[in-house]
Amino acid sequence: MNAVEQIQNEVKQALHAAVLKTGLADEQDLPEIMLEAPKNKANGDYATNIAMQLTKLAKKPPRAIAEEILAQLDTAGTSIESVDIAGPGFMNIVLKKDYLGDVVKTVLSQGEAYGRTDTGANEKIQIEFVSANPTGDLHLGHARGASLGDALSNILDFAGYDVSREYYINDAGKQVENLARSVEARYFQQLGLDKDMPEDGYQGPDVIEIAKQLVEEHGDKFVHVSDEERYDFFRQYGLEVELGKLKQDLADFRVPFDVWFSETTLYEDGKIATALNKLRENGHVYEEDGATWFRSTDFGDDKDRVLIKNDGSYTYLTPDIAYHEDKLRRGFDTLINIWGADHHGYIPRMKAAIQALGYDRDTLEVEVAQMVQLYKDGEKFKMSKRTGKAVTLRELVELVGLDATRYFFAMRSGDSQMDFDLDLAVSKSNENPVYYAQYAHARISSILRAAGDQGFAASTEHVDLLTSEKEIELLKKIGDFPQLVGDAARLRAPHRITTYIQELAAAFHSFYNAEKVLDPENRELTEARIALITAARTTIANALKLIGVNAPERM
RNA sequence: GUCUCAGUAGCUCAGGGGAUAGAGCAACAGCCUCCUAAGCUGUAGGUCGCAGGUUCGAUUCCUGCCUGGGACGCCA
Repeated sequence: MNAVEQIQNEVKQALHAAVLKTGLADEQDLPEIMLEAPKNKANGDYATNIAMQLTKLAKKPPRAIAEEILAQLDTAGTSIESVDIAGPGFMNIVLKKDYLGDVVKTVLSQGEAYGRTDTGANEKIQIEFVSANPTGDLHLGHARGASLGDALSNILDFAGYDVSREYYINDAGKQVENLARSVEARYFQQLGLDKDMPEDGYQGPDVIEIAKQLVEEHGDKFVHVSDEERYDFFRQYGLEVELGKLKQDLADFRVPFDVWFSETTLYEDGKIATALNKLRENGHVYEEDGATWFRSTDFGDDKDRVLIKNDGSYTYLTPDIAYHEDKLRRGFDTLINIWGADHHGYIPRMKAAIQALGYDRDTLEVEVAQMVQLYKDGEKFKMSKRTGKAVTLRELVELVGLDATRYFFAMRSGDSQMDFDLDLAVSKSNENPVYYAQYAHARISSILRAAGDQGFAASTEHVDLLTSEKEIELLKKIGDFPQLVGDAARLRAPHRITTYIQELAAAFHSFYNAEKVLDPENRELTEARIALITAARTTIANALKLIGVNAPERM
């Protein structure tokens, strides 16, 4: 438990005891004491609305209740300095200032681990994201999904969950057949032979690249082999190249995965048949119009879904059900999928399937990443100049820069549609929010270098000297971090970290302009301030790391 | 038509049953003989889409409506 939580518990317990002593409520119907940090600091360090919550029970006006609680409140041995009654019945609590010194000590001793908690109690969470088909480049939407998924994974891990990150490779469906046939057509065309692209073929330059490579490595060898042999080889070859690019792009985007799960293995290991049988045994499958159906309407879906088409092949859903069963068998407590908005309607049938297999439907959580729209010069920016197609992740990063791209995606809640302002993201100026946070880190680093040169070192011995308004605000902000990570994890809300980073950086910049850190005339205060800004730097760095953004020492 | 996400400052978005609704950008006025001005300070800007309901209290929760995005295949 960190310093801030400890204080909060202490205050809550004191209030809890005081309320019981008033006799206005007993243990059973006493609501949980809520503490909030008032926006206006004139209203104390914390405020509680307990008196207002008790109006119904006590049948008295809230301010009178607050008076009674206050009369019973024993602050001895706590960090409570004073308590006021204000407004409609808030109790505003002012704390003794020295407790904040512990924040600095905690951060300095924990370092890179500051903010890490055991909130998640080692709950096993699997998080599946991106999972783009290995048939072309990752585009804008995938970039957002990758960014959200990676940040959320980092946050969950930091908050004490046991996280496994997974990418589902759709390497078995029709789209792969299409890829193979497209490669084949381009291969023949490279050799000057006539071959039509398949109807839904992949027209992109990457497929032509693959064909060129094949000709370089194998010449016209595959013109002369059997159709089957050629198909198998091209399929495998095309997949390897495309998947290799996906892995590289994601690694370059600072998005690692623990598991790359191949759809093909579901066929090879008989897991699809197993899942189908289980659904059958549980009585959720029927035959109609020559197809095999899943009665998903029994579990809240709009309509029943086809599992096996009348041509004998599976729909997309079928292996996906098997995949999710496989995940569930692996013993995760929670499965989180991050899907694009275009797959939104798919949620009820997947949850239905999980329920039909005999699991709790709420084991699966789907986080939807809403659409991203690029804007440039105030207008929608759609097409890549290079390919005329949608802008790829790689192009976006080349254009905007890695840190800015990650930061911009992390700024926004995943479930709101996003306008990505290219001009703002590209600008290397004070207009760009990403530099605001990085600059705070660089600025602190710079002071620390100067401190070293002048023979100063961080010391927590006199942190009680940190009492100015700006120092207190910075300390409080730093102290908020562990709880904030927990909130972001619980709410699956990575953007809360980014909002926090802005606030923390603001608290530092404001402090910087108000107080001079290095003062040869006052060694004790200087070394306490060095400890303070070191703690601030650590916190900024830890927070930036969660969203995949670098913390530079110089800018 | 059904489902879903959103509607908050000029723009892009946070927030969220409670006190005077926030940030960034844009606008305006100030601040570098001083640790990085990619910074700070201040001013201005809002019937929190509309109408009902629940509540001591709603911008927040519920219902309906309006507007915009997305989804509604034996596609993947």
